[in-house]
Amino acid sequence: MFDRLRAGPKSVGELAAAMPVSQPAVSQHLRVLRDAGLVDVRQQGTRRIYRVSFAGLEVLRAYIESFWTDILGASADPPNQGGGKR
Amino acid sequence: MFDRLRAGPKSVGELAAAMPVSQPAVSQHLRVLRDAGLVDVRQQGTRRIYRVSFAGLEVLRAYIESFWTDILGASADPPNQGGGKR
DNA sequence: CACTTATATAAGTGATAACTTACAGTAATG
DNA sequence: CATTACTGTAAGTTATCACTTATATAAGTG
Repeated sequence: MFDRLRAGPKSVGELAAAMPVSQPAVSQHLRVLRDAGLVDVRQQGTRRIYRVSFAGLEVLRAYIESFWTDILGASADPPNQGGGKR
Repeated sequence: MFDRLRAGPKSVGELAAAMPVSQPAVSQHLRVLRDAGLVDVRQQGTRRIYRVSFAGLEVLRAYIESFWTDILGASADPPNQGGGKR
């Protein structure tokens, strides 16, 4: 669902049409994402346009990012780590 | 649970002692994280030391990161976005 | 203001998750 | 090799999720 909004803002109807579930199911899902701060809503006439929230995405990104620093400092014995990227 | 490993590698017993659930519950949770590639295990004597997987974390990070680029290019009408960071 | 369009909410239901206790397996230790 | 320490697996139960249909709400339209 979240991934559907990757291509850009969409209305509930558009999302529901592109998925194998009912419209209420989509609304409920969006409600959770909105409560989590991951999507924003905008009213356009009778429709509601949803899109990924930059702010929410930033929170996620910052969380992941903070792990790198913590982990890098904490585990000082790598026996089986994969590619040491970054 | 995942956050507990932020401070560094821990054994199952250590994790269980620090949480309000049973040891099997912790083992099961770790199993899920391991299947998801988010943690690595290392055997040390009779204990099993778990820690956050760099590789798994990188996958997560890359996913989030790919959103930025997609979203930035897709949504060209920001009416209520928060801090326009990065 | 009746009617349509678009979406949210309510209530109920089957599937799934998350936990429990009991137990099996494996490594250290004497 | 018997015993202890530590962890994973099995089986069962309860809470939670994700969905459905039905209905309420709100905005546009003539």
